[in-house]
Amino acid sequence: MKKYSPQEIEQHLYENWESNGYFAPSGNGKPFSIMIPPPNVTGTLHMGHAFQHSLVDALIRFRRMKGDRTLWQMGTDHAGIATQLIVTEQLQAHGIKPADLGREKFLEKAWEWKHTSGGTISRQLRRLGASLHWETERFTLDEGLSRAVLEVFIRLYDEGLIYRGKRLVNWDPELKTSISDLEVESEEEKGYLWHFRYPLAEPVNGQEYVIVATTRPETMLGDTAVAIHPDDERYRHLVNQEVILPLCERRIPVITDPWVDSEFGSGCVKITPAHDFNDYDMGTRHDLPIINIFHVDATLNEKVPEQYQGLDRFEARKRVVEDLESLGLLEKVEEHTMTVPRGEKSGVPVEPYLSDQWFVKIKPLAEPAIKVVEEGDIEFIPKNYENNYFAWMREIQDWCISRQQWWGHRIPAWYDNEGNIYVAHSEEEVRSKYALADDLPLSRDEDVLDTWFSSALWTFSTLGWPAQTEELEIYHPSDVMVTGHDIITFWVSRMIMMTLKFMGEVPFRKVYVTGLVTDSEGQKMSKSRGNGLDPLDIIDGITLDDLVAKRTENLMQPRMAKRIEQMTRKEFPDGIPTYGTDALRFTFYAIATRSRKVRFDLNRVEGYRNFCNKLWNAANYVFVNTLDHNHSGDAMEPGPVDRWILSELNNTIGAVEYAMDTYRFDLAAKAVYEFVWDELCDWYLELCKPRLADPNTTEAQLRGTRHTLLSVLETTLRLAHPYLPFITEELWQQVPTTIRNSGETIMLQGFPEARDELVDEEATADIAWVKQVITGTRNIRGEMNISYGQAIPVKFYNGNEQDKARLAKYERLLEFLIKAESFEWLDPSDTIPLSATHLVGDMQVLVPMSGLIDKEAELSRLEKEITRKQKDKERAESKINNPDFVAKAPHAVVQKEKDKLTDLVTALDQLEEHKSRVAAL
RNA sequence: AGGAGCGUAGCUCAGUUGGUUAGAGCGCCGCCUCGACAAGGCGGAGGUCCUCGGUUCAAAUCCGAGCGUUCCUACCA
Repeated sequence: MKKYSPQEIEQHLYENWESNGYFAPSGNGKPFSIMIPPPNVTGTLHMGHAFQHSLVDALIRFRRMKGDRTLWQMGTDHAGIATQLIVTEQLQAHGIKPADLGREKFLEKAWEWKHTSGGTISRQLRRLGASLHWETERFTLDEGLSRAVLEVFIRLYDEGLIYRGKRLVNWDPELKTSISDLEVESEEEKGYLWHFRYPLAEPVNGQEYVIVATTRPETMLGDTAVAIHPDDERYRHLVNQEVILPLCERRIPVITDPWVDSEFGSGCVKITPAHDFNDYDMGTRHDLPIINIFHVDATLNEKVPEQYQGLDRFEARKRVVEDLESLGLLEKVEEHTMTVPRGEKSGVPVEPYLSDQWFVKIKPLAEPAIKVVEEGDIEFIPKNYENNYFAWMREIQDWCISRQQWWGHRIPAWYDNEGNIYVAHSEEEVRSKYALADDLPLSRDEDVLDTWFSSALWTFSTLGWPAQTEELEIYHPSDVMVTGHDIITFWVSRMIMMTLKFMGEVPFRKVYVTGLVTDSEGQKMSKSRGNGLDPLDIIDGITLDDLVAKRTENLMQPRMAKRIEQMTRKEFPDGIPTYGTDALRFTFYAIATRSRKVRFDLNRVEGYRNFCNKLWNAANYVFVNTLDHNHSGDAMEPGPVDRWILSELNNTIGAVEYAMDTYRFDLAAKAVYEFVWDELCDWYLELCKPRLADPNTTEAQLRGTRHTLLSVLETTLRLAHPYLPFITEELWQQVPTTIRNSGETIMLQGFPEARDELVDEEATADIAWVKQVITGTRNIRGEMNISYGQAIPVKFYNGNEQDKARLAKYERLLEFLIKAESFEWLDPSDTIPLSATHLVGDMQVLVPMSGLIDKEAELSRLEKEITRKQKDKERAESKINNPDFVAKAPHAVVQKEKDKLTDLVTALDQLEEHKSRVAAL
């Protein structure tokens, strides 16, 4: 058998699975479905995806093996803004402006890009082992999904739940489109607070000007009022006065409004209704003029004095400040930290901007969506994310769904010359629906819908809606949605709302919220930080130079390259070795705790690669000892060791099952890991060796043990398959069909079932005793520095009948594993030789000291043990001497404590006695 | 400002309904090529479970306050 080498097995196994159609739902079991959160079609797989999809694949493989009719629906998202941005950049690299190209040509380019790069993410998902149902793959812009989108839009419009309106929206001047509240990211930044003097039209009581403070001087060109708090005594005399807006020389009123915070700045605030959300509200309240001073790219328009027209907003800011200063109107400038809203995709500050947009009236949709979570029809895991959800949903604002872009679902609305709006699937339908004359000129709305509008329909649109398909009938609602917490508001909440509205049922029953994958320092992985890892580089490995090149290419800030290179060379001096998919996946399960941050550390991957290797070698050992021998047949006598491991395996199956039911992937991984490494490898395989090697073992006994070896291995492989799909398949194929089902793939075998009859208390207690005897002598060897080359005499003293029976039963096994020269029971009348000792219950295991044992070492070993036990004894005593404890604690707890104390007392007696005899030496 | 989470070994984290000798991985120290595995084996060191107070016979676990930290939402002229 070859060495464990993931790259040799993984890829061809996946191709085999896929070509055999194993990923398709099959059978007549209970339906189980998960819809993939559609990745950006032109994107690549990042760690967050790899993490999420690994978790889902384990769930899917688990349910499939359990016999469910399991569908993992594949699909991709057109990712409107992100994709349009990439295509635009590509065109610009060739000196082409999208505007020169025009809408149709641009879209052709975008589709071309989709076709060339769309395969990347699929290839990556395959490398991850994701058992997705590829045959029904969907795309948010494909014909079927587009039909669903139009249908939803039209129905909502006809119901009055979608409307068009002129509103202040978040505007991205770089992308020249509106974006939703969620697509705005606010970060604290350092800036300035400028205090300006606005001259009063008529001096009042000798006061000639008021001071207003602003962080955005350029917007003053659109001011239409100055506001103060109605109770502010300092300014009471200015109410109903006017100021002359500098630079514009416009007379604007001083108004009062309770929103004004008298404590901030001068307590007097300039009002720019067209360029600030609060000012807009106030402008509406006070019927102020709304002067929009920006073009779509946030350069100043013709509403401002000529010298500022055409200036960029930041340039205008500088000029306004200079000009006011030279007019003597700059009172002072303070440093000021504030949160600057930036476009998620473009990174530039977002501008509140007045424009015509489409909105979803969201409250009526939100109410039922809140209710289903309150009533438990949808359950979040962990549950506390429901708080986030409720908080968002209860405060939810109408959703701006129009984007001034080309790549996306074009809004199915037409206008006549009077600006009347007509909404239907097509222009023909518009004419018939609204009974319009054939020659009435109509023009279609230029905008497209927010990407999340189509994603909101994902669970049912992928299954064929609005057609009433069989798939929809069987697989909807889906069972669980696995996603990051950052996407609850963007997507999860909107899916719930839209699905309730159009399907009359929930989109999924559970939302499993994963943590956010960060680097080993807890930093978010990002291109600009240069700390990102490509999952494929962990699977396949990468040289240091390639990794550095990858991390430093196409940086937004090229000056960071040097730091990123240094950091990378320090962290990965040898690059990244080939770890394989199984190791990467197992790492994901192991770190999938309930924590909201998930630190990814390559040391963990290495550890789990080693785990795969361990499993590989263990299987190798099992095969070597069984395949060419009789390992099954009528007469099989498994021994207690065999019964013990079956019992342990059975417990592990239960633990894994429980972990999967509660979405604790970390605990599932831990149970598998500990069983394989600690019980199977460290103990069972070792405990079998004496039996297999002993010439006195009967054929039936040999068969029993060999059969158990193979069958435990085979069951373990099925147990581990959802987490380690490749290595388990590779090994399972080598298990003879005398042991396993004759099926073609482990993927479609039954998941192991916990069976009560396999629990064997007697064998478990026996082996626990055996382990203690072995561990005790190992401890003596370790501390006394007695090498395993040297056989040791072992004596037993003060054992009870059970100890004696057990020693007789396991004598050969113990001799073999302890490397004992001899075993001997000592009678109470015997002179006890000076020895190193270890207690197993009341029984002393003694290794005589002659020539082997260092007196001082044994004394300090004893001292340590005595101190430990003494502490335990004191603790137990204080409990038992407490009458309240004895009176109030459950009887079992009290009894347990009493037993413990009795044991400790005898143990201490023996240790003390032993110590004094060693000391007397 | 409001809300939420977290604080356990040097590091990263488990620890179910309160009763465990408080665990794991990595790291650290010592020994070992013994026929599955050095990507390994065996042994070992290492903890004021953030602090204070409360509830309880009993608190890492429940409650309150504080400190530290992270995140979300809103606002910041």
